[in-house]
Amino acid sequence: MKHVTVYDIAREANVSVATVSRVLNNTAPVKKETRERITALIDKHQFQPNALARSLIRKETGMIGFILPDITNPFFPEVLASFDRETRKLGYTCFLCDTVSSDEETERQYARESQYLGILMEKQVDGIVMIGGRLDLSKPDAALVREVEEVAKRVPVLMINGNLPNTKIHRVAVDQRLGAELAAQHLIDLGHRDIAVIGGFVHMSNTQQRIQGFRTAMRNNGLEVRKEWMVQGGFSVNKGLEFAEQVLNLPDRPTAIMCMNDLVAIGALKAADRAGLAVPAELSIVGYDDIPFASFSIPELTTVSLMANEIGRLAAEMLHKLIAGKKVPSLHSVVPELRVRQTTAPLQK
Amino acid sequence: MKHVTVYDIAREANVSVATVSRVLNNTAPVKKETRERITALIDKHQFQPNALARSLIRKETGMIGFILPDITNPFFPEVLASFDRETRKLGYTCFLCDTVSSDEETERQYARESQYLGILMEKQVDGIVMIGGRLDLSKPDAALVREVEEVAKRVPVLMINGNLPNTKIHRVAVDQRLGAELAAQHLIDLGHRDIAVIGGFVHMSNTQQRIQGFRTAMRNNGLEVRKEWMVQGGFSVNKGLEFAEQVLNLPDRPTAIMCMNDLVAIGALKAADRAGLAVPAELSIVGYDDIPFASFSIPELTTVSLMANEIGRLAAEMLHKLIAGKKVPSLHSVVPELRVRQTTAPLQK
DNA sequence: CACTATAATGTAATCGGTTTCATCTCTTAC
DNA sequence: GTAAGAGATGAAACCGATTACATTATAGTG
Repeated sequence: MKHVTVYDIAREANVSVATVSRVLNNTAPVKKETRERITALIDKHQFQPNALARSLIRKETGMIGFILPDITNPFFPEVLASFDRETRKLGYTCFLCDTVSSDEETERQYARESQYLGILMEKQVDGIVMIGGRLDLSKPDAALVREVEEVAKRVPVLMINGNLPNTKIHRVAVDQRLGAELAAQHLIDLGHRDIAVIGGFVHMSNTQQRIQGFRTAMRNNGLEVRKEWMVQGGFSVNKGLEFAEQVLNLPDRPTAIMCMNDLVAIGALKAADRAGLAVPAELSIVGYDDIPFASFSIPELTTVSLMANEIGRLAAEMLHKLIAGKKVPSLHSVVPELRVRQTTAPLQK
Repeated sequence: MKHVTVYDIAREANVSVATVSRVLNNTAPVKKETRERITALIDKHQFQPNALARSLIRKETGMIGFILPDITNPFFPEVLASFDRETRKLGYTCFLCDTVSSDEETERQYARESQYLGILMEKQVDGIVMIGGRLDLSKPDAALVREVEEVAKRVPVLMINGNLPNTKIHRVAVDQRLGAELAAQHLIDLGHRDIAVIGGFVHMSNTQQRIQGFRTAMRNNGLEVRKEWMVQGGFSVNKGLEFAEQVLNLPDRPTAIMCMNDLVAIGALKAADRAGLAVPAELSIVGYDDIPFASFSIPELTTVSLMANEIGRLAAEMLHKLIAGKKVPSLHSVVPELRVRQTTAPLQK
């Protein structure tokens, strides 16, 4: 029951290990007869070369580390899937590095990201992708950034969507500002002037950027941003429900709500339902992210796509180039798309 | 910029590599002074031992392969996350092995599972978890089963939820039959007698088992199963919509619909909406799976939990025991729970 | 003080492959 | 007939750790 090795094969085939290795990798001509003898033995013993030993000398492992904050958030599987699909064509396998677990305090998150970087380095991965988490804050963790830069010197690192202004780390990112601007402009085009913005965390860069985009659109149209209609502090359905109820209970209520993500938008849908407001007839709602569920809700959610597939695909493409030692631009920007569905409608006078 | 090794550290510290290894692993006493000299150098060079080399000789890699059919299906991230959470406490890292991509034909799926088994063996993972896919069919792929059994001889393998009657492979699985029975009984208790069952694939074991559970409940209550109300053939929202419309358009329409998963149930909700039927007042709907979104829909979906967290946790526990060489029961059955929410109500006469 | 147990360290084998270099045989060309 | 080039193979070094075994220094004991 012992594991069979090249030596076992070599001995039984009456050749040297070098020859076995040659048929394994097609790296040099081997006499047809010898090759057949060897492959027969390989089949017979179901021999599989030990990837550890191979990687040790080849200095490439075919492994890529994918660090993400929470696999349970439907956005991440989406980009991971598309990344993995591309990446596996070239023979890579991904390590999943999930940095938060819902049941743990956030303060351990940094340690987790840092810890994973260490593990991935030890395991000699060929490349690392990082998305979200501590690097997505409006003030990204300086120590972590420094660490990532240090890691990037030794192995190709690709950031997705992070907020890293003064750094040489390669990135692919959607233009969040533009996405929010598109959403806001859409509402404005429908005649809305009283627009609330709910959800998100002001200390997170994505929220900040989206709010900036919103403000830009408002300014471009000469509209005023009312601060009692800006309610931030969470990304969940329940928070969305809470925030939406808050703005809908104001004496002066908005006619449209722009949500910082789809979960919040779903919460807002709930709030509208509870308040007896018809969507989109009496209240327009737009989400952000275009999670798979966005097109399943009733009514179907108008939202801004995070371009998960495109991001994953591009990330794979860039990382492979980096691994191959090719030059790549340090930032690849992806243009978001507005998905107009059923939760937005022209303002009714 | 060359990678530093134990030899570099040893040379610079004027000791042998053995001593360096000792401080690295705390495997034998080292003079305090020497230890400090070495750790200082380790810090200085940010030395990290090469896990490949270590694993090669230790014969353990701290890597676990997790084979699943589609990370985009929200159930899988859920169990993966809880599995990973447990497993990482013990120093393991998971390979993600996603066997299908939406854009590829199903016939390549078996090759993918088989291919991943090969890759994982080569990479010398300490254990493998398999969930769904080709092993979840009512007639599981015999060749694959044989292959899995072969693999299981060399490395601990744990199945989640598969359908493997005559095999010694260790499994943790929810009792699907019981879950469906709970759901059906719930509807019956509410006074429903005319119950449709939509969604699923009859060639998949989970669908088969759930339908069995449904029949059991009906039989126990002396109710009749009407075959025009049994519509199978898909697991998606759109299919659910289609199937629900089909049964709702029958001259003799059911008062409750039991769906083979939550996506189908969401489709059914849509169908009810289009047909102008109030849920749950005029139509009760129950789903299956309890995906995260189930509690976000409006109204919130009554459904059967797949116990993703519990499954993941248990799988981790069992696999660790297997890796440690301990005896474990070959099947650990998990009892499903009915989550009663807002889409079911007493039958209105 | 001699003797033994333990601490501290070094030497070299080992894990299982790949790869360089050397050797030998066999064509093919001139 | 011999030199050159390609084909086929083997011996041994190597990747970077761990560890069995050997050796020396130190401490403790009677």
